[in-house]
Amino acid sequence: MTRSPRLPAPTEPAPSIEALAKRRLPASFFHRDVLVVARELVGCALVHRRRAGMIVETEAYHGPGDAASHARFGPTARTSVMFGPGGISYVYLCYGIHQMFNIVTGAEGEGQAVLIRAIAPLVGLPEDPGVGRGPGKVTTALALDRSHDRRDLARGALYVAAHATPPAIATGPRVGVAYAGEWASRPWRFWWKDHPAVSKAPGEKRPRRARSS
DNA sequence: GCCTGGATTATC
DNA sequence: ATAATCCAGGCA
Repeated sequence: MTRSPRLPAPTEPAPSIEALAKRRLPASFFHRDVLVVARELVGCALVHRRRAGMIVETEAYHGPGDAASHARFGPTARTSVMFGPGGISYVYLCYGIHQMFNIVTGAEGEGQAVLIRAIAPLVGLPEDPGVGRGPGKVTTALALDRSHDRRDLARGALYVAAHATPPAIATGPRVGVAYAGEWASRPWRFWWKDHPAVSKAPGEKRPRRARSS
């Protein structure tokens, strides 16, 4: 018999914070190439204290050679954390307004990080699928800011937990990095296909009904 | 030191 | 389409 199409998070039972804590990912999860980690993070839970969201969209930023990455200038006061070992948070202020949450990946010295671009509400958040749609909204929803920079995700109240496996993952170019030349076109953005909490890239057309002629 | 421009979002 | 808002990083 036909199984009804699998729907994303809202139909799955919301886990408790206690259940998520038992599924915390170890540092070794992040000690791999950023493209692997960025893809596998989709479906995982991002947990901060008593709040959690399911990661539905990520972007991979490679080392110093990636013209779109903050690592492109080498280690600086702000970005030196990117050149440490994976599994540490990197939070920075963008446009003077928005806090962006990233996770360093790879081995020490590589300069890689994954930007968390969208989460769907799991625990302690409004049911509104738009609450974590967009990187600035992710930090607002989870009450994260620059004070959470350089945290070890293997310990403490901020961490990633295994949660769901997406039925399909879509990929495409990263958002907002047009200045990076050909690096901008690399398909290093990963998202849970058709999930309502995924952000809309600028220029991406919203679904539109046929216009009457 | 000064100047430029963002890994964005809300609103006009 | 464009303002909001601040600071990192380049260059003098």
